[in-house]
This record gives sequence, C-alpha cells and structure tokens, in this order.
Amino acid sequence: MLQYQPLDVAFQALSDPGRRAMVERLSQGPASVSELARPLPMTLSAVVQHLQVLEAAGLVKSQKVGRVRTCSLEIGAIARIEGWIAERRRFWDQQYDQLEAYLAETAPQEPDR
Amino acid sequence: MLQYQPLDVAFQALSDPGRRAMVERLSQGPASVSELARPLPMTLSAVVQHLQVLEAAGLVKSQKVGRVRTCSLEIGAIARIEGWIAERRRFWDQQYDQLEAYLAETAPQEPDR
DNA sequence: TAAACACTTAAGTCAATGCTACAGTATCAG
DNA sequence: CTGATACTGTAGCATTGACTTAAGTGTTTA
Repeated sequence: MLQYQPLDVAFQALSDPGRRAMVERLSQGPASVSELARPLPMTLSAVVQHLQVLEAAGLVKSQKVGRVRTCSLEIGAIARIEGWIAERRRFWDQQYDQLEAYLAETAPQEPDR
Repeated sequence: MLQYQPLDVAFQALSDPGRRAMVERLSQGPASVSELARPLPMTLSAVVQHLQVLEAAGLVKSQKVGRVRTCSLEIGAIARIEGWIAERRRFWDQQYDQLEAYLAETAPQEPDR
C-alpha cells in the first residue's frame, strides 16, 4: 500500500529547465499550449508531455475550450515545496543559533582583536 | 558553451525520498555516512552514491577525518531554490491582486446576495 | 466543404538513474 | 599483527526520462 508522495513528483517536475520555463511563464498568467511552446527549442509534442508531468505534479492545471487548452499555475504544490524548505531552514537556523550561543558562552572574553 | 544550472541538479537531488531523508537528517546537524545510512532501506554503497548527488548539487558538504566522513548541510543551494520559488510566488500573488482589484472595480455594487 | 489550427496519441530511440553485489583501501582497537 | 570498521569504486542491470516522427481528432476560418 504505497503512499502518494507529492514532493517527489513536484521536485522532479521542476528539475527540468524546460518545465521550469513553463512554470515561470505561467507564474505571470495563464497561457495556451502553443504560447508555452513558442520560446522552447522542442516539438509541440514534447511540450504536451512536459505539461502532463506538471499537471501530474499538481503544479499546473488546464482546461480546454474549443481547440485551445489554457494552462495556469496551481499554487498548492508550490506551497508544499515552500513548506518543506521552510522546515529545513528552521532546523538549520536553530542549529546555527545554538552554535552562536555556545561560542558566546565559552569565549565571552572578547572578539579576537 | 553550456551554462551550469544549479537549480536543475538541486531540484533533481531533492526529488528522491531517500536523499530528502538525508537532507532532513542533516538539517538537524552533521552526521557520518553510516548514521545517514542506518534508517534507510538500502546498502551503504547506494547511500554513498546519493551523497555524491547531494554534494554535486551543492546541498551537502563533507570532510573525512580518520575513517569517518562527516556530512553537513550547505544552506546555499537551499537558498537558491527558496529564491526561485519566492520569485514565482511574487508574480503569482501580484496577478492574484490584480484579479481582485479588477473584480472590485467591475462589480462594486455588493457581494452576491 | 476544404484547409488550416491547436492540440493529442502512440511508437520508438537513446541516455540517465537507482539500485545491488563484490572487491577493494585506509583507519583504529586489542 | 589481526580483525573489525567505515567507507570507496566499479560492474552490471532493470527502469525511467526526454525527446522525435508520424498519424490522428476535434474546431474554426475562408
């Protein structure tokens, strides 16, 4: 009974420069598949496949009206990554603070010159 | 002339649950290779390989004293990811604010009902 | 109705990943 | 000096990933 791990797919999705470029574009507002593809050096087919990865990761959502699919950013997955990073930083900062406190306590004489 | 892309390797490194577990451990303080390996369901060899990925991504640094290699977190790579994410969120929030402003302007009559 | 558009799907190729097993190489402890 | 520790390095192998080409499927436009 495997548990679905959102962070795995989200980080994986963002590891590709082409997919990050799409997310960068979408962070400024919705776009069609062709618009996303235009600046990228690959076939439309490849772009569609990248888009599927982004959607599976929950980073992007899309809906089709007529023959145009409009894509937009899903902030939820971004927020989960933000959360994980923030937790790491919290522990790291805490550890750093403890080091500082330790140094202040063991050598409170004076800063070295 | 290819440019080295730190975000690619950093995101890629964090997409693996085992490697994330190591980073989680290291965010609480330094650890030896064996300590990192203990909770993980894989051989020490595999752990060393994951560690190489993390070091190449700039997420972890290590030094060997005697026969023990001690690993610790490098906050720099984490900070670069934080920066990229923060930028996306900034654009997204801005876009959201504009939508709110637009709605407030076009329908300032009253909330529905 | 015919052509152009905007995707969509399916194969197939080739490189990169995530392991394991196995064989080392330096320490360190007695 | 001998054995246990703590890694290290290399093959080999199965899987996954990032494309491409080629052949569709609905929608609009002329």
